[in-house]
Amino acid sequence: MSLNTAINPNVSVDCVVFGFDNEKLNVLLIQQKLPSTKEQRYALPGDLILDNESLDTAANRVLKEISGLSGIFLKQFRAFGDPDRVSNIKDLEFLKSYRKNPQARVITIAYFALVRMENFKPEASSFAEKVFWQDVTELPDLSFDHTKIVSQALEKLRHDFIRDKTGFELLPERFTLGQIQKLYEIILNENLDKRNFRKKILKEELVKATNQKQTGVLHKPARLYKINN
Amino acid sequence: MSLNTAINPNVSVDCVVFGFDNEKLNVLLIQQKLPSTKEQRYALPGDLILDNESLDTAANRVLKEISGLSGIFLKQFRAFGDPDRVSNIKDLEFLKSYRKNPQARVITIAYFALVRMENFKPEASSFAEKVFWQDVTELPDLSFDHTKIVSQALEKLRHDFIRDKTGFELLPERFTLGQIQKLYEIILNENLDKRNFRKKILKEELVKATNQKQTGVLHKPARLYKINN
DNA sequence: TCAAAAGTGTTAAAAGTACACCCATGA
DNA sequence: TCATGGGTGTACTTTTAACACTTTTGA
Repeated sequence: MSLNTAINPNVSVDCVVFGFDNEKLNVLLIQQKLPSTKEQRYALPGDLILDNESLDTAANRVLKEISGLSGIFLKQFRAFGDPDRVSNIKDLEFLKSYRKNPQARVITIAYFALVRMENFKPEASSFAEKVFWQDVTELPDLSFDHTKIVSQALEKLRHDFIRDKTGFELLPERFTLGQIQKLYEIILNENLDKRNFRKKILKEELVKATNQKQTGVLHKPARLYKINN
Repeated sequence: MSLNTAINPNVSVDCVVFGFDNEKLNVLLIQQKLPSTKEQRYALPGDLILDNESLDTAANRVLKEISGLSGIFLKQFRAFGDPDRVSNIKDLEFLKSYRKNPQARVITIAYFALVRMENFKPEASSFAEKVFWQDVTELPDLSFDHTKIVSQALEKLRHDFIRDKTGFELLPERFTLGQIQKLYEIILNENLDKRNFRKKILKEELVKATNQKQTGVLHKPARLYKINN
């Protein structure tokens, strides 16, 4: 096996990083740096893998190089490899600027993650002009097949979220039951019954009441809870 | 985009085809053709993709070329791309016989399927010396990282099987409730309560009673059912 | 008559679902 | 005093789980 860091011209990784801000579900996008035109093109952070790194390593490296974000658990969820996934002429222009072999047919391995937005402040570098959080309900057109990738990532997110009963780590250290409920409602995109939701969450004992309360709110202050370890 | 059929030296597909024979769960393996040695090496059917075909197409083509099997619904489940997934010296020997660039680092996209064994009689060709069904509980050592791929395919199979309540197509046209139960028990690898299982299956109405019965069995003959369309 | 799998119901516990009113706070 | 989200209980339905004996057939 070679130990150099040659670029593998046929395989890339793309990262769908979802961010939650107590209000909306967002996804991390980049605005591509396009030397020759003023038009704005958006995409997921992603790039070719190196020939001596694992896919997981590549995903973390690429995300960091483009957006500055690290320490995020990225989970592989699917390979996308239609021969014509780069069919738009504008995408080809972009590739010509940044790749040795822009015509090469590239298979991409897609990763996704879910984080608390306020903990991760993206900063653009490499071929990203900007990096920003975008409301998933208001996605612009994306380059390549990235719209499809985001939509399949969302499906996967919802599926895993229900199954694993996880997601508390997306909340502040102390949080109200209302905030958890909102988190679930936003990710699952449906309304839940307050009493039933509380019953269930408390029964599972993933969460523990503190004796603190909210302050400064325009309504009855809610009790604060924390993760139960 | 190129329209030729150049081989993509960096991406392959591997197929985990599970076969059910009313008794056991099996997986389709090949014995590799090794010109220089008499040693026997086993592997999943798999090969490099062509540069102008989709991943799904590649999976179906490769399976057919190696084993003769076609008309099987193959579902992508994961990419495997550790840089050292080809670490065994014997695997390298095999690659030297069949690949232009045997040292190339290859990422593989793994597919799985579940079929009724008696409907698919594999016939070896290409670099397969033999193709055969192997009991999943008695797997030999496999080449590359194929043992890992099979074990993750099994997990995925069980997960999807429960969720989708499918699998009746693995039974003969007319079947008994006992046969369905056995199918579930073999795939899920656990014992189920007969009365509860029947109640559930019948409630779902995926299955319809006929007025035929088994004949020639050494016990009370069971009523035959068929798929309810 | 024996062995083997078919066939059959009840009960209890747990989980899910629908639903409406009062409370504490800051403006 | 008002608007806002917090907080609470009950009744009903559905789902799951545990459990044992009789029946029919061919050998």
